[in-house]
Amino acid sequence: MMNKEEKNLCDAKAKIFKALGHPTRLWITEKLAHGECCVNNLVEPLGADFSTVSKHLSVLKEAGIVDDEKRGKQVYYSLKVPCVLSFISCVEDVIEDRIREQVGLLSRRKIV
Amino acid sequence: MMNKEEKNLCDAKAKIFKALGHPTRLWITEKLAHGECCVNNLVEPLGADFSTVSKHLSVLKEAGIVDDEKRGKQVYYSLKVPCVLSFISCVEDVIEDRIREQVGLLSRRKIV
DNA sequence: TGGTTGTTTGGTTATATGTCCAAATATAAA
DNA sequence: TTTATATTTGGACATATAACCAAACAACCA
Repeated sequence: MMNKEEKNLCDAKAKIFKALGHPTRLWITEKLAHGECCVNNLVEPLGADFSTVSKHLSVLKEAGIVDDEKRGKQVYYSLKVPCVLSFISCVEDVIEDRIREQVGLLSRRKIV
Repeated sequence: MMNKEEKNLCDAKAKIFKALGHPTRLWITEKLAHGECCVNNLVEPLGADFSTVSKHLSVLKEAGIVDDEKRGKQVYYSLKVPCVLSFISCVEDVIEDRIREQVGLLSRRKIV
């Protein structure tokens, strides 16, 4: 069993992963790694509604992954936690492993 | 706009984050970092149904985060990607930052 | 002031998720 | 073979998510 505090920490951590666990939000996160963006800049490449993008950003903000700053009419979002990027690259390793594994399976069955 | 391949990669990465984005699955992942476990071992501390735990494990397996091996009657699960742990610790940093920030807010308002 | 632009909020709807129970499967023991 | 144990699979149900549209805000400009 877990105690309450342990459970709260676990919930909080899971929330951060969950925030990154959506293609749109992950894409935004990687985009912000190259520099701040305002909502407007993200809408076009994503091909989604303003409101949709705005809501995704608020999930990321709520999770503590991004920061927002209002300047004039625009709201600029930026990546708050650069270490996120290092775990994105770890995730890429996971995917590579998986692909290698699948290729291995195929060749063992002499399909390739 | 994203091309198809870029989108597929992004989806695949998000899937891995999503798999970790649930308290139960995150807890299991951290538990497995200390050594392999079979379903039975996880059910009791989690206080969930066997079927629930089994399904969470299959999500982690599907994502490529854990491995399973059947030995006798039991199925042993193990952590497949140790780098996951390093990003869990980054997530902990995110949380610490957030807490510090909240404390800062409070003290600026002279509530603390 | 009124109008324009950029963003967020509220509402609705469809889909996905997480949980439990019950039933199915698989392996080992009697 | 029958029985017991470990795990997975198949519902069923409640809740959470994500998308869009429309309306509300907010800040600047004419």
